[in-house]
Amino acid sequence: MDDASDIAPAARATYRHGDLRNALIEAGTALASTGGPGAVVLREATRRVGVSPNAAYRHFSDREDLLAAVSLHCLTLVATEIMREQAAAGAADDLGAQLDAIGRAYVHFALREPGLFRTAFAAHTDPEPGRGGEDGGLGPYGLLLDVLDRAVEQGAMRAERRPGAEVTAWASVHGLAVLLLDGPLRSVPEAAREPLIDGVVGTVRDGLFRGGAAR
Amino acid sequence: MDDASDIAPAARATYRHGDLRNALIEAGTALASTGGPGAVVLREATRRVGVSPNAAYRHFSDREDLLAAVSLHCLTLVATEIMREQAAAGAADDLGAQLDAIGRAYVHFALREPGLFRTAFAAHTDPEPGRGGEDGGLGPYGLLLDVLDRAVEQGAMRAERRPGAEVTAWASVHGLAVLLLDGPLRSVPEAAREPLIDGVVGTVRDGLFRGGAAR
DNA sequence: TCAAAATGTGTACGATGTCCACTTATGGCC
DNA sequence: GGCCATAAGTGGACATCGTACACATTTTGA
Repeated sequence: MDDASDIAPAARATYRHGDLRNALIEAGTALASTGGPGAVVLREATRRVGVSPNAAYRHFSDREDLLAAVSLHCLTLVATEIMREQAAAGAADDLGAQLDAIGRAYVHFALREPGLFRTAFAAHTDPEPGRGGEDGGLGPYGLLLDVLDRAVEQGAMRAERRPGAEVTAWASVHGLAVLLLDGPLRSVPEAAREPLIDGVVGTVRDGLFRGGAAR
Repeated sequence: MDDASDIAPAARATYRHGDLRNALIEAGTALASTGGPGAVVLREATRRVGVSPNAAYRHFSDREDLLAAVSLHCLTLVATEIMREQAAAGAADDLGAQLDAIGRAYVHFALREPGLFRTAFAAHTDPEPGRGGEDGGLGPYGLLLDVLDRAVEQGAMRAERRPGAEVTAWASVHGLAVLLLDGPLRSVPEAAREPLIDGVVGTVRDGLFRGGAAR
């Protein structure tokens, strides 16, 4: 379909923009960053890009459609962040540590970029059926599936626990993030958050890797 | 059908409404039911109640303020539903069953009333510090705290597991609900959902009530 | 009883999403 | 190399929304 080849080289100064679609997604992401999904305003996005409001309709059918694209972009940002922390966690063969890193990175991203995080889950239209992300890479879901599959291969997790495990794992950290952001945990002071994160991540690991390396 | 008619008994037909605030919340809830938080439109709510748009400003400072009130109301609806299923689960002393019932009811509500569920978590302003709900009763959070406290008293759960347990429990089911509604699980067919719910609820119970009924 | 406080109405303004008709640059075809 | 269909962007218009300001009407309590 459309190849999203980064910001095109030819950024014309007149009339033709060259890569309006991506530029609008970028602008929309900036808006989402401060203000969440509700702040992704079509007119403002076009204004920032320096183009007339209606120009957006050549690339998106709808404001909702633009939001969906921004949302998908936000999802890949989450995935990127996770991969970074996952790599930093070292020991690629310690699946427990890997799983922890994913969970922690997920929640940390949500806390650091609440607007982007909310936006990533604000689109009620279907973009992502499998494990793919925006650019064909793995979405956050895919990254998780990967670690769990390896955990079974490697014997860290009993095979009969595997089905649905990714759902449990993701649901837990996602729920924690949402609760901290918009739920009853929203007034928990900064300092008290890290223990909560450890608690959730730890409990889930114990639940999945039953009898595995303790602690 | 609940009515919170403790404000004023006289529902006049002219000029004075008598209970505009609650009427607007009710109308807002109806809007939220079909369309989610974004559909809670101030003008439309006043229109339905049969009052001028500005009348709303005598009771809410803002559209955001109205949304917050609707959101809180939705939260109590969730709590009501949970209590109903919890009671239906029988055996008040089987804490495992109680915990399961809470989790299942939570997700079921989200699936049956997506608009209300989304709205319950759409307000970014602080309404609920403790375990209270709209009318002073327990919110869904309070209900959960209750069961966990009793689980420790009764020995079903080791005391050192208690801190943060409610966070883990709620986060898991909330995350599952969100993932099913707006996340990558949104295209999971109806029939495949119940097993997922069982999986999450079960894993969490095992994680918290460690050493309980084996399996 | 009567003034002050509540509550609701009317008008108005700026911003937004989106429709329609028009303009301009690009790229494929001869 | 020139021509033209078409993609990409512009401009104006409209309904709707949130909300501010000034005014009307009812309730209340001193």
